[in-house]
Amino acid sequence: MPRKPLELAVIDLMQAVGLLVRRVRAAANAQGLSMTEATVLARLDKAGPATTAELARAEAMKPQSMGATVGSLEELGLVERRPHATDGRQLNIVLTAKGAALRSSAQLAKRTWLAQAIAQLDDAERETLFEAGEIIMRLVEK
Amino acid sequence: MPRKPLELAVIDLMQAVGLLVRRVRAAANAQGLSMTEATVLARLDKAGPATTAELARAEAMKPQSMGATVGSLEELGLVERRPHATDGRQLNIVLTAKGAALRSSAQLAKRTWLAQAIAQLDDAERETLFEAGEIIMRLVEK
DNA sequence: TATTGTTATACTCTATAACTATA
DNA sequence: TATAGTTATAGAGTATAACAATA
Repeated sequence: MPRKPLELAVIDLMQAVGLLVRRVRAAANAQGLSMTEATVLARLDKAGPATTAELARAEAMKPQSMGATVGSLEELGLVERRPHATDGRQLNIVLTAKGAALRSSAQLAKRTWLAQAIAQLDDAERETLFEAGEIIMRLVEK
Repeated sequence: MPRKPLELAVIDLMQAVGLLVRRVRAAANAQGLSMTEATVLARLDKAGPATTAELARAEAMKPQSMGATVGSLEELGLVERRPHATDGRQLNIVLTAKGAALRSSAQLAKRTWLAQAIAQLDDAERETLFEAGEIIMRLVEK
């Protein structure tokens, strides 16, 4: 049972998400990685090389937009493009040694404000956030 | 106790937030209000007229940026600028009749994808999302 | 001098459209 | 013809800088 009317709670959540995104973006401009950049980097580490098109599908973005993200990761020296073994159209995006070095949470935390902030929460708060993330994942698929 | 390593859970949350924001933005471009627009509108309804500077402080944005948001709400006919009674520098942003008509959750839900989506969740899921929103609010204040 | 607001400019993120190369 | 990728252009959202008016 919500503590306040539904519409007000929804607005508060929107405000929180807006503040969060602006905060992460400000931190990324100053020193680190944007949310999309961090997500793509972690995905490459977890699941191995992928094409721009595959990454775009995973993030529900257009391939052209993902191309820009991959381009900025490439400028940072974190990924590189490699020709596909058999399909001449494809370019595999792979982590460089520098990109792979960011795989540990300690390294990633330095690079993203959100990871840093979440590390300071207690277990129950973290768990609530992660559950919310799972709910959002189901929500956006509809 | 998290079900997966902390760094992976953080990345999953980042991905969820990214997908959510892109989804809300796409829906807003097609028909409705952006997250910031909806938040500002609700705030004006809840707390009454405010200046651009006050709204900017509440959303942790620059006054110039909030000016753009207010401008688009004005173009939609949802708010208007009124001279302040005593301070000639200030312009109060007030809801128009059309803007005030959006105050009910039913009206707002039609205007924002997120409100519409959340209305379809069960109570426990909604509560988790709203708790996560409160945690995020505390997080961004640090 | 500080505050409110505006205008001009630019950057990030993402989209649409048009194109080339390969399958 | 379908798919992978690139380039060009545009839009939303936000920032910085410079300015005008008022306090």
